[in-house]
Amino acid sequence: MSEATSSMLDSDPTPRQGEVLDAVLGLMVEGGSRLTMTAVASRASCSKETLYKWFGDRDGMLTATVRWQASKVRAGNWDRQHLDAEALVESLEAFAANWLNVISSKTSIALNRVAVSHAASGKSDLGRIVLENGRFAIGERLKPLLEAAREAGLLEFDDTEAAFRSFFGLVGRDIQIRLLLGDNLRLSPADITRDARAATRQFLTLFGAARGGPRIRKPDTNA
Amino acid sequence: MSEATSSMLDSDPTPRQGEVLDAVLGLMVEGGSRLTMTAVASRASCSKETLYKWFGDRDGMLTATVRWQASKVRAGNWDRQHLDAEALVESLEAFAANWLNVISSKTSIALNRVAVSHAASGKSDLGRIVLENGRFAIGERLKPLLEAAREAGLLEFDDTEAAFRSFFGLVGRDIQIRLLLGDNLRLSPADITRDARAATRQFLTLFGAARGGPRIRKPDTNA
DNA sequence: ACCGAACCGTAACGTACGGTACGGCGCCGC
DNA sequence: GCGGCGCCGTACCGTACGTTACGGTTCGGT
Repeated sequence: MSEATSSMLDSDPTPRQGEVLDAVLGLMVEGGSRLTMTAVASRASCSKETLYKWFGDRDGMLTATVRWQASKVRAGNWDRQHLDAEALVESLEAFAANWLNVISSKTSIALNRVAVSHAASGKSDLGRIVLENGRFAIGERLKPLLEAAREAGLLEFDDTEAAFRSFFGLVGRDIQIRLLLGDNLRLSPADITRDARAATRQFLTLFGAARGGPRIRKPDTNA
Repeated sequence: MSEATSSMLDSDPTPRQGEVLDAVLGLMVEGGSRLTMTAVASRASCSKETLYKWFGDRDGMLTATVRWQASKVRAGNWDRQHLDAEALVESLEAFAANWLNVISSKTSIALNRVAVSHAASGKSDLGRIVLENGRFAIGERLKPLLEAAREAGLLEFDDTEAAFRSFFGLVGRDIQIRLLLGDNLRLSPADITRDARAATRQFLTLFGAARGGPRIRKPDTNA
């Protein structure tokens, strides 16, 4: 019994523990230096003793928080059935828009800042987890789409990883680093839609199959 | 007299002060939680009293350190005389390689980590300075080249800022965020040369005017 | 030689915060 | 009812660190 709820190194958090981790996320987003154990206990209406019993120490709590947020963001893959040029464009735009929404969210910014600070302090545990659930997770989800599109003759590339990294760069550009450094860049939903389309169009210009493929997106009705 | 050396809010640091700031940089690069005033004083063989006299407080010292590093990195602009296709490629590759060298350097990683942490703590002073001397500085240095190339008929774009941001994304991709989060990505000089060439080639595919004739007109990359 | 300014080394202070201990309270099984 | 248990609230402890204070030393100016 007691071992089941203690440590939380592998099991999923209970609903009550989820509430506590949401409190941690809330404090992270509010920023400042308020991310103390006392503040977390106060916000979550629990005792510090409980925090230490559940998460071991402060690092364990932060790790659990990162995993908790990651478990909430898992987005679905793409449809996988019939892949034509239009479906490819739609899927790429959806990936791009989803990624832009993630990296521009206050939660992601706060979490990445904490992880970067943690990486600066030697032990890079949080950084690795954030990377695995962010950059690498979207890579593993997008690569099957890219390779399926190559099989279908819609894309041309040799190295899937390199193609994905180009897509990543075309989508993210300078956005994430600017947000992490405190630039008050505002991304409206319209901006995200437009940027996702532009990045997809550029990616297809670079990697679209030469003939018959989705070389260039038709100039749709501009929003 | 005392005002001349105190505060350091606008004047350049003296050689001795530069030594102290180099000590701060050294401690930053070594990472960990060793960036304390005591550690700085010990490393720089100066007294904490002097640190406070010169820099006011810890934040002032960090700010001076960021400015100090920025003043050392100022790279030269491009040649400005005759600009043909070959010179454009060379200049773009040089910009890309220089930028990759900067963001993959231990000093830049450490400095950006400190600035990100600082931005998380409300006051975003360090983040703004880092952005102004990194992302925005290279933008202001690259844009004249892009516009000169457009004037020379070598590039085609409507929005200089948008074109630059695409270049930025093609060059940086996921490198900076991975390094900040502690991924042990190693960039050899050969990697940097290859990546700079690839990014330049991709950028020219997207924005280059066709050799000898107008390229397929692509729709605006931005509204 | 003398003075004062600047600076070094170190001790001391106050506070913030991670981590622990303890009393009280509601809840579940018997 | 009742004993144990999990949890809340809070007081407490130890330490790390930013900041200040102070005695001793070097050095340039007169």
